[in-house]
Amino acid sequence: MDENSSVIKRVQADIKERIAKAIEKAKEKGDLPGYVEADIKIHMPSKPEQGDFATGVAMAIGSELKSDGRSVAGAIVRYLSLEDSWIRRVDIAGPGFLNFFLSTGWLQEAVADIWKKGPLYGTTDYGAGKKVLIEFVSANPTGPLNVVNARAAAIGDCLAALLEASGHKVSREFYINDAGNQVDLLADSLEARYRQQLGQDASLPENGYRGEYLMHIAKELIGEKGDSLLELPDSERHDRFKQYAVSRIVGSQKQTLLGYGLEYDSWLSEKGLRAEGAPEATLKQLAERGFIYEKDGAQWFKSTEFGDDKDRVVVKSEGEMTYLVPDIAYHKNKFERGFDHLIDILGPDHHGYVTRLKAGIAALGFPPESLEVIIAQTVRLVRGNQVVKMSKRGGEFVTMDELLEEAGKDACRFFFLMRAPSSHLDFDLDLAGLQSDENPVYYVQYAHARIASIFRQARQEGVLPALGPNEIDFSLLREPSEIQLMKLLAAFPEEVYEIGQAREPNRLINYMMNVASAFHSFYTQCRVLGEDKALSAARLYLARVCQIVLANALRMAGVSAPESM
RNA sequence: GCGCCUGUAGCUCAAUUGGAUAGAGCGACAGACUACGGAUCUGUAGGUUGUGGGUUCAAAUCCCGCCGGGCGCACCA
Repeated sequence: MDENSSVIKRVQADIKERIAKAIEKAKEKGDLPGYVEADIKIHMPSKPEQGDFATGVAMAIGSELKSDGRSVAGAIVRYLSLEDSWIRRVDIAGPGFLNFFLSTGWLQEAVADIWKKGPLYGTTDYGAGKKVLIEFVSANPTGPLNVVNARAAAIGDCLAALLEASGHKVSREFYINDAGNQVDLLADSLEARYRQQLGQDASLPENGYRGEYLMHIAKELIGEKGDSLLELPDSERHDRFKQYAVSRIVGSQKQTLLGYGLEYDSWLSEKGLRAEGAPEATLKQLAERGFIYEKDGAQWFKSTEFGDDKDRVVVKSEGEMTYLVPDIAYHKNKFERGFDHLIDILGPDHHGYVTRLKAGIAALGFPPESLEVIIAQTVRLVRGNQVVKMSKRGGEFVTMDELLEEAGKDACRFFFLMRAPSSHLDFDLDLAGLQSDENPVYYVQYAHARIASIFRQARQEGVLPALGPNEIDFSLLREPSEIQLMKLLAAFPEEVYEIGQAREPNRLINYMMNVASAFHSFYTQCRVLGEDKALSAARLYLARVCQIVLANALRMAGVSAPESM
């Protein structure tokens, strides 16, 4: 068997092939006249009476042939070979669904596979080593991370884990915007705080950063350097303030993310890119390709040639570059580092920016579809029924650190992942901070801990048998709750792949909830540790593989899998 | 005004990308082990999927028009 495929994939492929062959035969015999091509999609119905696997392909063919689905389904079934397969029975249901009922052999094989792969169960090689760069958070180094950053961090990290699991080579990157106007303003703001604390009469620049954190940083700077910075010449002094502020703030952002269980593969500095002359080189290249022209004393990029609704200024009339140039340069740099596919996770305030960025890389000759932008929608903090006001202007907003302190890493990650990235979400601080059954994160963790507890109990009673799949009589697992659980566990590798492809980590949470629910049902209906040794062994085995799947899924989500709670 | 996102149970959200009777959690109500963790399980109530049309065997999903919410539309980043 193919080590890097999954049992469920092979079963589905087998069914697909049999259907394809049946369709061919039906065509030959004239039962499906004129029909050309079928996209056979196999799914697992949620209702047991609809079989283990099902497909609606007959209806699709029916609509092309202007015939009804049921008779097409009938034709397919007539020529369907069930020889040497798990398929026991095929039903035609409703408007023409084909429902496949399988013997449990495939499930036993799938469940044996979990044991063999252990922590690697769920990984596949479908991604074929494709190199993917995921850039996310990339907050300005002008203040602490906020709750939207926390959401982006959860989504980006989980997506990275999902893609890694399905055989992609993934890099997580944080882009440090340590050049440009906003860090100049940061430097001036720090200087004002510095002077204030040295007793001078200095005021913050207009629109300066008012947050308290700059006062702390000023204090530290005085602790290290005293008032010596005041004597430096203007431009050097400015650079020193800038460099100090940026390094302190980036440092603490890094700390915050580490506390979130998130480690990046790279932190890339905009300043570094500028020092290499990357923006100038990019601009030159755009000009050489004929996409730059002059108007009103400024230089413009012909982004309209790539679907933008207007051309964009790239060099202002004063001679300064706009932000677009280093940004295009940065994405060019990503391609040059050998990545096949780029994913950016951006905030909703940047969606207007996507078209011109794509235009930029298209103008340089890179395929624009290789840049994919995911917009992580806004987060609204709620406490009970009250919306928590956040105003950045007043320097008061809930930081990611405060959020983590109040709700904890696991609840935060879980909450942010529960919702599709595109949905505007309400984060209920009361609920997330609550350690009770109202908090959904515990539902999944509890299932994991409960399994650990069974094994503690088994060990104590000295009834822990050899558990390898070869020692188990799988045919003893035949209760509906056992079958249901095994089916879910068998689906995990395909789920991981599909969820990663769809870029919807929220479905991973969904999946975990389903597994936890199936386990809890199994637990109440089936006694694990009992008189019947063979049955106990089989159920212990099932509990163990369920625990493996929960642990693997939780790990991908960045949520811990506790042995006890 | 133009563009992107969005509207689903009292609340927060799903729905395998066009499939079968639209599902979970929380909240409400009614029940459940003298053994493995009750942070659990089983059931009940709760819906014209914002709205009006269209496409087809089939629409929450796709197309068009309205209505409501969020966010963008700089020689800011």
